[in-house]
Amino acid sequence: MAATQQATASLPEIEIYNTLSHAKEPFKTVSPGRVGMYLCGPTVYKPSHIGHMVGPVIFDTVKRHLVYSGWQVTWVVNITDVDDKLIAESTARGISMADLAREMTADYLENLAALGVDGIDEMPKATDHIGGIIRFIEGLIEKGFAYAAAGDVYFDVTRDEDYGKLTNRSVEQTQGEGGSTADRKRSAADFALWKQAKPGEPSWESPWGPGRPGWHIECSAMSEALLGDHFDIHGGGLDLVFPHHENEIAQSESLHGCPMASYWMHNGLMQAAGAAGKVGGRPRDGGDDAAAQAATKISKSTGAEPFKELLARHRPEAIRLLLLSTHYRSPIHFGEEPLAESARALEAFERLFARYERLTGTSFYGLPGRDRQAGTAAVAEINDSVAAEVSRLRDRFLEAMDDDFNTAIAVASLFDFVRLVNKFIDSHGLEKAPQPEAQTTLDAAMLTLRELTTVLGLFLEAPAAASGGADEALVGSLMNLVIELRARARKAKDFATADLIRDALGEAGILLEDRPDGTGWSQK
RNA sequence: GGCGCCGUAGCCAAGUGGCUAAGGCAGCGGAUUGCAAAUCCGCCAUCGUCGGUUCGACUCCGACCGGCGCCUCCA
Repeated sequence: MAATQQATASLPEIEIYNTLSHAKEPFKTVSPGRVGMYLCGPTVYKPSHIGHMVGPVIFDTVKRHLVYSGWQVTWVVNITDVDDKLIAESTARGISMADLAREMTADYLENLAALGVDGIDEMPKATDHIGGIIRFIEGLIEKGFAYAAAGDVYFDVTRDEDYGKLTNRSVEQTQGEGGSTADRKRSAADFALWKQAKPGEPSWESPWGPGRPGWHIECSAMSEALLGDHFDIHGGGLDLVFPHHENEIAQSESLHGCPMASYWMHNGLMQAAGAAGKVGGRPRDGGDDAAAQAATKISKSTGAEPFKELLARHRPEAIRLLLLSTHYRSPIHFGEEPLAESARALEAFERLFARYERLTGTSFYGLPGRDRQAGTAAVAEINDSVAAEVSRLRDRFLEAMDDDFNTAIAVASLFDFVRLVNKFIDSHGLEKAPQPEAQTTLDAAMLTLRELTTVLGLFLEAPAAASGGADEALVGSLMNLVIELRARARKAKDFATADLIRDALGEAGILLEDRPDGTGWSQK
């Protein structure tokens, strides 16, 4: 008891923007010190594209910050592995739906791993929860919120007084045409909880005959199973707010009689500049050329390329940095140019890491992480004039993260941090001669940078070596020879030769840098 | 038509009723360097338009213009 209180008391105060209230709210968990977090995952019928990665990276960062700050977090991301699109795609490819789902789930997981998303605790599959889904639907029917109709089951939107509260719509405003099953629905806005199987489709037995679950019910049933009736954070892309999350709320709160999630967090969508034509949305006035040039959301309909192909051209670190450079609720402008820019920005960090390793022999990537309390204690121990600056930048970072996970400011403070450390190295002349005291401070600063970059999930692993194998050693010794020859030329003031060597290497993609402690080279 | 979001420097992107309007990329000047590269220092925006509220607004309100999302599968 005392221990729990103490643990809770040390938790920082943070604020989270809640789509439900359209405002930032102080973060209060359902149970002290613990967080249950649910993110709507992919429908695994095609390789994932960049749009599928936004939510996972954002919520991975959310989890990292919460865990770092002292909470115990359980993060669930569901896998939709039964659905019209899966049926269609597996039929087209002549494989089973289960095989298709397995293949695409593996693809998804590999992409997440590349981006450093490693905090997911549970990835429930809809097909593993059919029993729970059926019980959930039965409960809704018993309570009068749902009805069976010709082998289907629908949620009766008119029975739910709150319906539309997430998106501020009335039932009338949500009326579509009701789709192909309009004749079975009481209201056009009713949505399917259970769909009767057509001949040849994968199906499960149920009280209403063979069929499969609707899309919305999966998330209600799986979050209930893994996080309980009332959990803390429910996340997803802004495009899921309606109807998906609205319907989840309708289902779960109608059955349980309590809030489903305390905080509804929605991330902005990827935008591709210059994409032609409008994709989503109903056409407004006539067509117009101006709109055709505007940025549009990246989605499957725009033919977004598989994420794997993107990874072949861009480092995952640059992609993650780009995602975190924009506030999570804003749209992210995405494309080759922003990505290239992000990669260039990344290099400032990596040059500092390389510099640090040259000076101390310590790899930044090998530095130990630490939690928030330990970090605060460690920073207080720094005994140098830069201590105040280190502490200030760290505070700025943490305040930003506490304020609705403002990663853009957090990243900005990290760039300031890099400058601070470089300046420290410069002003102490550490590259000219070692200085034990200054080096202790340098270590402390780098440990702090390690602490903070880990919260963002950045620089988790050293970049893979450009070329592997036996060639590497050979190139290394050749480079040593060339650099030695050039050093002799420079000593002899034969700058023409020295520059010839440097220029030629430059054309070969090798960059030379003359530093106080010698010449270094890197591959461009 | 309904619901919601946005419009900040060449580009990307934070943010605040009054204090220097973050940071990145690009650019310019300087220190450093044999020259470069890297690093450091400095410079580079009055916040879509028009009105209103206020002692004071980029920040609140209104109108307008422009863009985006959702209302159909979508992260």
